[in-house]
Amino acid sequence: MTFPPVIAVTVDLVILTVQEGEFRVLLVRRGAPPFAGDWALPGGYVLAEEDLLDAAHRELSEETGLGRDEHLEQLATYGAPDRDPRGRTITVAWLALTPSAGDPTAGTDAVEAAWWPVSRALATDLAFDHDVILRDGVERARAKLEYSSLGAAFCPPEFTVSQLREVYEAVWGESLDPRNFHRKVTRTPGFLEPTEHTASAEAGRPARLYRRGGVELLNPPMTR
Amino acid sequence: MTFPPVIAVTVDLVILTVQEGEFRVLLVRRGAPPFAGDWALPGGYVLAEEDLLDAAHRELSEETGLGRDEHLEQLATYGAPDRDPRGRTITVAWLALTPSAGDPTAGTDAVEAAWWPVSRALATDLAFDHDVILRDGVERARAKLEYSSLGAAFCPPEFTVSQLREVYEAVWGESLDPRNFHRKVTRTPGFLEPTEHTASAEAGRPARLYRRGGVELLNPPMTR
DNA sequence: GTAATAGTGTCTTTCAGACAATATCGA
DNA sequence: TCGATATTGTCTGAAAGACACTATTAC
Repeated sequence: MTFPPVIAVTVDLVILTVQEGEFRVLLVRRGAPPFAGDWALPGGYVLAEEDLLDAAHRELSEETGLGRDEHLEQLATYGAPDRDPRGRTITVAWLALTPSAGDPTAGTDAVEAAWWPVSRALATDLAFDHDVILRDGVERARAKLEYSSLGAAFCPPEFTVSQLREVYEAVWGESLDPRNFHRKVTRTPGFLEPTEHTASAEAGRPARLYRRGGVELLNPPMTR
Repeated sequence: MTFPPVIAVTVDLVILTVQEGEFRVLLVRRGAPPFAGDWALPGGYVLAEEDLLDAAHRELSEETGLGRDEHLEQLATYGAPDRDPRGRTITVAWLALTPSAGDPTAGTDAVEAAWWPVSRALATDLAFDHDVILRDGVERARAKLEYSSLGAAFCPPEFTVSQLREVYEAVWGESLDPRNFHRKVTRTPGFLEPTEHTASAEAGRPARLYRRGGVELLNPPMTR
């Protein structure tokens, strides 16, 4: 018996997006045991000399081809002794918020990767303890929209107030008053930065385009 | 070279309290290398079959003799490849909030343990990356007082509104209006539960004693 | 009585919720 | 013109900041 005990370390990612007005999460179908054939969060082992954040970024780009400009924050670490049948393994889970992206690419151990509606993923048995990790990640994302300006992380670089509102509605699963929402986000200093451009109107008056402002914390917060 | 890489896992604790109107953190002086003689956060290796939360509870009771009723929550995990000169080690940091307690007991690897004023600890070079962990823990605690009822975790089972206010003032480092504070905490449903008792007056009118109410999240939050 | 702390009430400002009204586009 | 969406404005109620005032104790 060695001391300190030998423990393997992985990173797992809760990658969230809003596509077509729907709140979605990236899942991969496992190609190898354990849990072969089951859906899981993308992730993998941390390398010997690799920082945890670097490992998370590496997995993120392997699974989605996304760069380093997505929002990525540590979620929590999960380490029940029996959570991986291969042996003692703890996983550092990360939360990534990305604008609507294209099709995901299945990574090394995965046979398939797909965007799932969050509500359906939450109701599905995932591999390992990924149900719990997903639930915590979704909860964190919903809470963060309230007291930070992170809703814009789901939007492209330039976006309209309506697009941003649709993000909030998709993540929270409730509809918001367009007028009060508009007032809140445009009159909170530093939340949005107006551009010179306007969106081409599909119908009705064209909307002004905005960029993310510099403010991180909202005070007072948004209200669901 | 093995795969997955062999990584040691520790838990480290940011144990915060308020004593004599001062915001304090528990530090231990290391007795053995690395960083022998330096002050550090209490912590130690996770055992082979031990859950992370159990490891945190074990270290908490080893260092303070405190039971399982203290508030304990996961803070974050730190894993820079070179953070421990003994070899690759990641640490899962935890945040504990406790009512004013007696003298700490030095654990296994420590020669000394003491409550430090947080401001002084933040200005001191600690072992490993414990400066960063402490900063993050203090920041989390300060933020949590705003949108949760956790200030009461620093108080004994029964306490007065003034005691609670002194906790907020010590943690935030600002003075609060006693009358507005009283209104806020007593009129927020579920924050405080009145008891039949009153505190014996040191001077002036005796204050009613309260217990923690059931509410976790404050909405609207406290404001600094 | 006075000093000290506990607790209540009042006025003002800020801001969310509800929703009327106006602006600007395509067809 | 109309239909649709964007944007501004208005009224109301909740709650924070400032602070006068009352309550209850020890001395």
